[in-house]
Amino acid sequence: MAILGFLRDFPLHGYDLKNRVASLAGHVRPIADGTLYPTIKKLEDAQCLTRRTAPGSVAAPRHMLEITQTGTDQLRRWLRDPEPGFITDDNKWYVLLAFLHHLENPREQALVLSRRREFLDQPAQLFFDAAGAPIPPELLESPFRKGLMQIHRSTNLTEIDWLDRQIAELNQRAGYAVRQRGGD
Amino acid sequence: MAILGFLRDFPLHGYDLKNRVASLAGHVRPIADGTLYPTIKKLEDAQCLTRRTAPGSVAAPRHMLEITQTGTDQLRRWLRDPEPGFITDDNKWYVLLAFLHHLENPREQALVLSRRREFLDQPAQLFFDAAGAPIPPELLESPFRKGLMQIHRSTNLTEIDWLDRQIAELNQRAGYAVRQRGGD
DNA sequence: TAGATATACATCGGCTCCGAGGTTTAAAAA
DNA sequence: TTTTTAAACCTCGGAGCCGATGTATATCTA
Repeated sequence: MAILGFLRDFPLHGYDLKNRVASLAGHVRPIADGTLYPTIKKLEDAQCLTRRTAPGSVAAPRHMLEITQTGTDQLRRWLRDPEPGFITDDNKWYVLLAFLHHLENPREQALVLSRRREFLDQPAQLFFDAAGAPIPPELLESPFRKGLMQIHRSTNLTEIDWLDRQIAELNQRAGYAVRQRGGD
Repeated sequence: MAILGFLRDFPLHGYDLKNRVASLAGHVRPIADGTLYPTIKKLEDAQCLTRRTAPGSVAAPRHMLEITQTGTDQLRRWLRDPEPGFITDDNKWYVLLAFLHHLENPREQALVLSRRREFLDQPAQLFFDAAGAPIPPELLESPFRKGLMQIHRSTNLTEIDWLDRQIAELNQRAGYAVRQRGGD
């Protein structure tokens, strides 16, 4: 998804892609050569991208990669209907968010944000005692577990706040677009 | 790490472990049977845990798992000197945090927190233009990328704040312990 | 009493990804 | 001039994990 997402902005060669994916770091660990190049080949075989050999600006020749219509469609499908992990796994979610603007319909964008919003709404019960009963944060002995839950709650609230504002804005824009087209 | 970490609190059987790991969800995706049971066997072969067959409380007999001294040592090594991914990958970091109390020395605990603190200090440069120059958040066209960076900064500050307070407290406690032993 | 459900454990094929190694090309350093 | 460094690409073996599938047992439901 990150490969096609970056290529959707402008053509890039593999080495450049690698650095861009790596610098989403903190969210995504740097991608290894052994992952990147086979994946590029796979996307090429699936006609999601084309490559043109160009002279390297500094050294060895580059393979400039360009996304195709098929690739754009694939990217949009991934964004529109993301696998569960892309909603529940923070790392994956942030990747999705980084490219969600490529899904041009605001209503569809809002729908994806809503899925995340719904996920964040679930109360986090992280720790249980020997009998299986949940332990409330204030009864946790470990200050690290206490901090973990504090941070979790706080960051969740931050994101929920942003999500709600964003969803409202997107829906408003979608509604406005509908009214402009003269009807529902 | 999660398996040994949970077992360090009290003995558990595989099925129970599975649920406990799964309910760290949001941070960790539920662990699959095909992952859990081979891992348990691996830990048993490495003498990190022992199993006793006990009658199941509801149905089939259980294998009650108990951590050994070897297992405790292994867990402490993992916690004391975590692989880079456990510092930089949020999911893994939260797992580590959930069991850091098993590393009993406050100075060692503070050291681990400091590694995370140092990582969070790095300024996040997530997006670059076609020429390779970093794009400042306010110039990003995508509201999602803007939100991504906002959330990232905000949650980082929250965690940094907690880390600083926690590190200070741990170092104070370590210093107090040293003074009590009558030394340096 | 038959089937469905939940507990509890286990295996196996397949997929993804990584890390180590290797190649080519140009520029910089020795 | 030779070596080193950095850019740029590629491959292969192995590790880790998942999903499907299967087994046994006790309880709940039809």
